[in-house]
Amino acid sequence: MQELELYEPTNTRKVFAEIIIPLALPINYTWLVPQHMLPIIKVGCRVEVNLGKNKRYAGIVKQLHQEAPEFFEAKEVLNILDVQPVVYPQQLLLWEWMSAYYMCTQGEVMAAALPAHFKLSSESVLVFNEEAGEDFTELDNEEYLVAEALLIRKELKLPEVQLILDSSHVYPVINRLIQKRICYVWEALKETYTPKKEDYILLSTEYSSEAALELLLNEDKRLQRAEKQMELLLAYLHFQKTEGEITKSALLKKSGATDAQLKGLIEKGILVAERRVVDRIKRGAKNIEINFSLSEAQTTAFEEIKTSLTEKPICLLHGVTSSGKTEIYIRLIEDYIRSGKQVLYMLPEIALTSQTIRRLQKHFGGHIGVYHSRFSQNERIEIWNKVKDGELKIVLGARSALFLPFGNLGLIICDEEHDTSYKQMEPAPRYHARDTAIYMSSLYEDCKVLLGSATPSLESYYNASKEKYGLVKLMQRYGNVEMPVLEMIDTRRLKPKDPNAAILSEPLCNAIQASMDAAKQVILFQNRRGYTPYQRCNVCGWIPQCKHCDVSLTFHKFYNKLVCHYCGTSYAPMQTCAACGSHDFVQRQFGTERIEEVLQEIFPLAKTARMDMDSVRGKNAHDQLIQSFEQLNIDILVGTQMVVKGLDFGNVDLVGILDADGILSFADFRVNERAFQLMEQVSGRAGRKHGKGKVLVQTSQPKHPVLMQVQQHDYDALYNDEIAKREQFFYPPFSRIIKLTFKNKIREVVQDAAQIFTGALSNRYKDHITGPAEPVINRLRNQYLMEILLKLPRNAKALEQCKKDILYQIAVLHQEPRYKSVTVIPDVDGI
DNA sequence: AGCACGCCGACT
DNA sequence: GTCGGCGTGCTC
Repeated sequence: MQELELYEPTNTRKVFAEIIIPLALPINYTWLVPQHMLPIIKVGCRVEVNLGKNKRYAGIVKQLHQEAPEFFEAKEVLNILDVQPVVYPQQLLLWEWMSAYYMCTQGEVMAAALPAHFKLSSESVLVFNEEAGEDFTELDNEEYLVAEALLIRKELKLPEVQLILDSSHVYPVINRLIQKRICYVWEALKETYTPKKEDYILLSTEYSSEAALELLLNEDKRLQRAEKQMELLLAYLHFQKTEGEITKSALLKKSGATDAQLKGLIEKGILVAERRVVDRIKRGAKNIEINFSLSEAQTTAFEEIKTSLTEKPICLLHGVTSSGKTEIYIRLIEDYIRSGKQVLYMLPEIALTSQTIRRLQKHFGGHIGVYHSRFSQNERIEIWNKVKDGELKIVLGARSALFLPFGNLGLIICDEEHDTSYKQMEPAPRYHARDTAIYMSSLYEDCKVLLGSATPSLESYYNASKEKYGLVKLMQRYGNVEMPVLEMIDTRRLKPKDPNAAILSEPLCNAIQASMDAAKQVILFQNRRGYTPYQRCNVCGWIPQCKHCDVSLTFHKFYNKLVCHYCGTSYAPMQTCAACGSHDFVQRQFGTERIEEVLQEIFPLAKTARMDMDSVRGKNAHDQLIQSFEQLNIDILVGTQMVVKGLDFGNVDLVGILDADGILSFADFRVNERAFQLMEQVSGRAGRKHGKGKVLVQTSQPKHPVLMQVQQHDYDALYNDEIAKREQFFYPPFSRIIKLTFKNKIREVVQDAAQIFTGALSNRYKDHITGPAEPVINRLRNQYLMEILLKLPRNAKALEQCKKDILYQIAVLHQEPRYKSVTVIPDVDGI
């Protein structure tokens, strides 16, 4: 790891700092470093600076130098907020690369990279921490003033803090208060997470010695008369011995005791309840415990990966669903951390369930940190610092975990590497975490990348086939479980008598019944993209649309509301048709909600559940649903994409894909790849442990090549078909794509702007431009949209030049008054 | 991102 | 006649 050194000026000239501010500034600005800060300012530290008239920001020092700016007078840095840098030089290099590659500002990358608590800005609100109590004796004068005000007002804006302190140097005070947990920073909308608390039951210290305990158990009169309490106490002691610390709820549940019995023991001072903030992932002991052995196939793959990584820095592991990739990862992680390196294990956000976390936790205990969006800002800072100090060796996280300050990274695992949620769409930085990880690995000495998937992306598989990456295959399911069998249900041949049968066909219903009879579980998959469930006038066919977006509204029965899935606006259900005045509406619903309803009609005895964005809104709902399914409390689970990701259920023997046509009819050059991945992954949920699973696919085109390929589980066939088409039409991996989205309130203005822009670029990129075209959804949040797609040769130089040209043309466009307010959003390697 | 500066509608 | 709408530009 590189050492960050103090800057030592070579002469007496002034020293300046290039500082990244978490804003979309086109370039980094420069501040003057006051003389007295020279001994302590370091690259990578946060500093407080003044921007504009009275705005203050916490920025990060990118560089220290002595070149006085020519065209402006640099303002002074106001304060240094960190004694030690919060990032390593690698992070700054990564930000720089990301901003250049993904065409955004370094500030935008910084804003995405740093936990909110690092990004104090004048809009932040300080919120009093109610648990802090009112004991301010430990605080200094300034801290005390702010704390007092917070106690009364509960919330303070930064300018108010300035008034209280009658000074502009508020950040250091606030920082100390945050550290002392007197307050926290609340950033607009966010932070709904509250630390989880649990009561732990401890044995009173009075009885910690063997002798005292014995005396208590044998002689204490208070217990002789309370038989139930004695039982509970004995149960407690047993659990304590076998499992260590125990929570109140766990103790009551396991012992079957009542609250009153426990209360009795607590009142007698024998047991003590202690309320503790618990991590969602319990920090175990720092030991590594690998207590499984790999199967023969796994061992072979494991050795192959190790060999491959000595030859090439990147390796793709193509392992079929349920082949036991995770065990291989675990063994690999073990190797790396034993050699003192850090490991980043990336997963798509949605796959980061407690199921996965627990699994890793079991083997690596306290070495593991988890980093994803459901974590509180306080916790994120904690993990950030522990990663920086090298205390955490392994981070399990979603794409944003890339930004953590690893000092000594040895391996990045990108699991489910084909997953499209690795690409951030909105807002900037619109980065692809897999590709960014690959670049990032080059910033560390001898850092490797392992990509894993049952259905690799064409890009990765292509790179592997061109021997740019190593390739290891694991084509056997763990325990030799057979691959699930797919059967097509030709919906054209079915003549449904009632509308329900169009949703759940008879063959599917029969299969569900059979599974129920065999006490097995069923997963039904419905992609939401196929149809949008909507309300439609039965007379004239009018469909309610969103006021702000050109999108049909979706009817949600549960909330009894019409909702726009793009901007989130909700409306009361329509009673009267806006076009013809009729009151006759039909509700066309084929979403998961409707399916669950139909299921309950047909299988009144089955326990059904639904898993989609609506049903798992809460932070734990997703986990709870999974656990409930795992514990066999649910017979049939209906879900969207969500059910696909990395879940491991042993008792599922039937998976139903309700609308394969919808999956196959999406207008995108990646449809087939997507459809294959989706269906292969859904199928993989069937028969993971015992026996063969069955997958029933409802489709009107049973001979569709992709369906045949899924049926054969033939990834290579899909790959060969697709790669030929990609080459023919010059799509990735043969080209790189940059999508430009134009936005404006006035439709004609965007259209003209996009047209002019295309014209300007066509000199150089005539053969590489598609569009301009109006996207299917041409208006979002009151803004009209136009798109241009550039397909560019895979040549770094040419790509760089093109990005320059685009930025230049954007500037040119904005010169024209009519197009000043047209926003242009570049998206590199988009999907 | 904010905030100040700057040109066109309903009002003390 | 003004107050104030938000469109545009600037912040080292």
